[in-house]
Amino acid sequence: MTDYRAQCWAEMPALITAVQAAGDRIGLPYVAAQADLGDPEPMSDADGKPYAETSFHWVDPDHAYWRDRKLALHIAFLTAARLVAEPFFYSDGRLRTWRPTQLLEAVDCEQAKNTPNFGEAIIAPVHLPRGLVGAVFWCSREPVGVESLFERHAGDLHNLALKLVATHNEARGRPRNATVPQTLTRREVQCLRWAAAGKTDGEIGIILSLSVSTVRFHLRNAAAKLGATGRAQSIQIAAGLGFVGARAA
Amino acid sequence: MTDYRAQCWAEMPALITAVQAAGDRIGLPYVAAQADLGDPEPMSDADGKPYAETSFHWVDPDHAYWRDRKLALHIAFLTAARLVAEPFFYSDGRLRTWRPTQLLEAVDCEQAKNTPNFGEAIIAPVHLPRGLVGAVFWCSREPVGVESLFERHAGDLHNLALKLVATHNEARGRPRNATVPQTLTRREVQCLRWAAAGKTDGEIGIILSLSVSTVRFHLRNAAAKLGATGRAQSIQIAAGLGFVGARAA
DNA sequence: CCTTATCCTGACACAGGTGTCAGCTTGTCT
DNA sequence: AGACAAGCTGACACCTGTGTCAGGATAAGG
Repeated sequence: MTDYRAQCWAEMPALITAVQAAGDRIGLPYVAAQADLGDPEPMSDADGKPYAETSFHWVDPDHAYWRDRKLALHIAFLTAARLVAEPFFYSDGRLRTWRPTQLLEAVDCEQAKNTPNFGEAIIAPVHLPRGLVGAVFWCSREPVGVESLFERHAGDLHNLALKLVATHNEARGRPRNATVPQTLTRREVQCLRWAAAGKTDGEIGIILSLSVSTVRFHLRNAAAKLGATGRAQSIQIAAGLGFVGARAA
Repeated sequence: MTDYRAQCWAEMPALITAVQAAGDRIGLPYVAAQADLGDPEPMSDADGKPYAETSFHWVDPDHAYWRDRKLALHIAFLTAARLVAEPFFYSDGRLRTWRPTQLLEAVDCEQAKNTPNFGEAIIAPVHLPRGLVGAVFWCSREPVGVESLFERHAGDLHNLALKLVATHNEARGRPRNATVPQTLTRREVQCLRWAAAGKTDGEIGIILSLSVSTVRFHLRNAAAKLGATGRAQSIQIAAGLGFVGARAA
C-alpha cells in the first residue's frame, strides 16, 4: 500500500465521524454510504468491516440494508443518485432539489412510499472521474421538515459526501487506471467522439473526409494513449474523462 | 424549450453573478467557466453570448482564452479537472488539494509556470452523470495566499460551480439522453461490466458459465434499455451512470 | 539537415459483433 | 391455471473491428 493510500485511510475515521455527526446535528441521524454504486457492498474500513456496522446508525439496526435488494436504498434513491450530481431530498413521496428538475420527478418512488418506518432523507450523490458513482444518505424515521434542512445544509453535506467517497475510493486504489493519460490530438478526440456517438469507422471517415484507415489509425493511437483494450474501452475511458461531452462530435 | 429549461435559464444570471462575486470577494477575481470540457466553446447565455465576454473578468480581457490552445486553461488545469472531482488549487507551480493526491502532483504544470501575469488559482471541477465534465476557475495575477483561501472557501466555491455547471447543462438540454432508464437485471449488469473490462462475448460466457448466445442476449437487452446503439455505447452509458464502477465485474 | 509529431492511406486475414430468426425452463404473482 | 419476467440456448448471414504489415506528406523544433 502506497503512502498516498495510507494517508487516505488515515483520513477516513474523521470523515466518517463527521458524516454521522452532521446527520445527528440536523435531525437525519440514519446514515448510509456507498463508495461505488457498481459494487453492492457497503463502504468498509481498511479491514473490510462495513462502516454500516461499526460507525453509522441505520433506521433498522438489525437490518443489513445492503443485503435487501428491495429496500428504498436500492431503487429510487440509487436510481436518482446515478442520474443527477446535485444533492436532493426525499419527502412527501417524491424527490426534489433546490430547483425543479425533470429527472428527479420522473424517478418512481412508490417503493419508498411503501417502506414502513421511513420518513425523509437528504441524498448527496458523488460523481467521480471514470464513471465512479457513490452516494451518502441521511435519513429519518419521521418527517422532520427536510426541505428547510436541505436549504441550510445541503452544500455542506454534499462537500462531506464528496470528500468521503473520493477519499475512500482513493484509499482502496480505485479506479485502478487512475493515471494521467497522454494528451490526445485533435483528430484523436474527433474520431473518439464520433465513435462514441455510435458511428462505424466508415461513417466517421465520411463525416470527417478521411479514409477508413486513417480513422482506424487515430482510434488505435487514442486507445493506446488511454490504456484501452478495444474500441469500447477507448470510448468508455474517454467519456469518463469528459472528452466526449454532451453533443455528438 | 420546455418549462424546465426556461427555469434553468432563469437561474443563470444569479448563478453567474454569484460566481464572479465570490471570486471578487476572496481575491481571485479572474473567472472562467466551462460547462463541457468536451466542447471548446465557453459557457454562454441563451443567446449564445459567452459569459466570458458579458459577465466574467479575465486576466487578460482582450485575450479570448478559449481560442488559445496553449493557455494554461487548456492544459494542466483542464487535465486535472478531468482526473479529480474535488476542488484543487494552483500555487508555486503545482496543483494540490486538501490532502496529498498522487494524480494532481503528476499533472505537468510547466506551461502554467511559464505563463506571464498569472498568479494562483482555485479550480472546482464538476463531474456530472453520463460523462459530462465541467469546471470553474477563479484566478489571480499575483500570489494571494491561495492555500488558506482554499481551506476557507473551497466548499462553497465547489457548490457554486456544481450548481452553475449542472444548471447550464440542463438549460441547454444536455445530455440529450437524460432520461430515467429502465431497470437493468442482475445478469444484464454483470455482462455489461465484463464487457466494459474488455472481454469478448465468448470470454464473458466462460467467466459466467453461460453460452455466447446468452451473453449476447443480455447485452442486447441492456443496450435496448439504455437506448444504446451497439456495444460501445452500451458500455459508455452504463459506465456513465455508475453501473460499471471501479472493479472488473 | 535531422528528428519528431501529427496526419494521412492501403492491404489482408481473422476474430468479434450485429441482426434476425427460432426455441426452452423456472419462479413469481394474480 | 395463466401471465409475465428473467434467464437460458442455438443457427446463420453479414458487417465491423482487430492485428499486423506496409507506405507517404507536412510542419515544427533543435
